[in-house]
Amino acid sequence: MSSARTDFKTLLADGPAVAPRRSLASEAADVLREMILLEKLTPGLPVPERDLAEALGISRTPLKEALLILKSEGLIVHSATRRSSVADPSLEEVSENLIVLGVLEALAGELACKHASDAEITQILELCDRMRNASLETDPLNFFSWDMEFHQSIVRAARNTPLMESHRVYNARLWRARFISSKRRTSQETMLGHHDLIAEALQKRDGPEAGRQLRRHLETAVINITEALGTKNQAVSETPTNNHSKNNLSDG
Amino acid sequence: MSSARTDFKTLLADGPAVAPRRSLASEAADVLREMILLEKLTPGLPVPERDLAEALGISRTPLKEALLILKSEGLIVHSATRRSSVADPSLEEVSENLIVLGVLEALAGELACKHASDAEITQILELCDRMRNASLETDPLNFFSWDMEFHQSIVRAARNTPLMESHRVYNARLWRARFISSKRRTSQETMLGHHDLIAEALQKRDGPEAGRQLRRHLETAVINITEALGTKNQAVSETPTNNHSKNNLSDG
DNA sequence: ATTTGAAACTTGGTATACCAAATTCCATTG
DNA sequence: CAATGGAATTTGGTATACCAAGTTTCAAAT
Repeated sequence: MSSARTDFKTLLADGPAVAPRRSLASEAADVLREMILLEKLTPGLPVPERDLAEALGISRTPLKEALLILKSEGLIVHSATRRSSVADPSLEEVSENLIVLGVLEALAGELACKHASDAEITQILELCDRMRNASLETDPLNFFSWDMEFHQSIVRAARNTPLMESHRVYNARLWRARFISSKRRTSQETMLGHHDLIAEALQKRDGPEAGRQLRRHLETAVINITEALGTKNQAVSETPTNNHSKNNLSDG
Repeated sequence: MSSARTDFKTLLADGPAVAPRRSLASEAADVLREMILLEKLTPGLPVPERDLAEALGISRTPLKEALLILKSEGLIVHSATRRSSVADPSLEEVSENLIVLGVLEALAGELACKHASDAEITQILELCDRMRNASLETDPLNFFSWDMEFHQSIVRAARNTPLMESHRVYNARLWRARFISSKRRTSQETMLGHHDLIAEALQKRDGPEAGRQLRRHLETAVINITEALGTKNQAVSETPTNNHSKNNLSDG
């Protein structure tokens, strides 16, 4: 007879057995997040709790929670009087966020060189190839999702949970801006070059170099996005009136 | 007669005139955050919504929101069955967070060299002096709060809102661990040395150097905290039983 | 003595009602 | 006709009730 029981905890250590029950709040947050990223909900749009709750077929309680989640991600903002609306970051806010994302990804690159499995690095290299080969005929959204996957893979390989979480949040905040920028032909060309340098550093497991290249890559993104969105605003910047709409991405 | 009205927006540009109305939720979040940091609510403690709401004299609705805020800050965690409890991070989780905080502060240092006013840098230098002179007779909590102020000043001077927000969150998560570590004599000595190097780089406005020193400073903190908390756990680490309590800070 | 499982209890999720603050509308006023 | 200000409406904050899922208790069974 067995005096000790089977240790199922150890036995099932990998792969969560059953999906955790999801709440209406987190499901609503997912739906809304996607709608915001795809601009079904346009930046600046006011979001009255009652209307949105009714539209989603839920009550205000879980919707409120969903809005709070999205607020912590920076996709929803609250006015001084608590009314919520879809975030509409200024060009300056976007670039502030990109700078932070830059050092997060740089760290991810460094750590990935230490902790990534060979298989993971191979996958990242393959992703690089796929992007280079498919750059012209692929539809922008698809191409962009590969780009996102490229960066996410590196962060995942870094084996640092809070880093992954912060990266997810900053990425969501910047999704629209990066998508807009990624459509430009010139962006794509330089991007592919950067990716190769990053992948090369990963393959050599040269952490500092991977970090440098990733940070440079994101710094280029700041410039790209500024060019893609800031040109027409330069024209008005000569007349500093009491214009309080501060060069938002949604101005176009 | 004046055909144009007074532009009050510009007139009152600095200093928000009236404090924004605060909700029970955010007040509760503040109270709870302080209680957690001061360990009036000990790590791992289950936090049933009803009890806590009653204790605070509010209903579950705003309390729930407060818990959600603290969850997004990493001070409250939710079990698979949604029950909330005070976060009790493992040593590994703390060090993962410290590593991220390291690059955030490094970035802050770099940016501060660019954007800080001379007055701000002077204040930081003064803070350094005060800490060096008062190190022995001052009570630990006071000394620690100066240390926090030192780091926060640098981040504030960086003029990057999302960086400030992320720094605030990581700092709150790591508050306990850093406080525990800051009590050690050896930590204090090396810390003062680092602070001088950082302050010096700021004064020279040598961004890269400030960044390097800040990151090194935080990397030392990882070691310090590991030593301060990990020693006794080394003893048991020889016997890898099915012990699922993974070297938490609260094990002492 | 250990296991089992149903009943009692606890806990978080959700819907709803009500209130105060904010906003909008509109008639009145200068 | 623009400005004013108060009424009507909209909106978010909070309390509460109810339910389903989770947990504990404890007595019966092996």
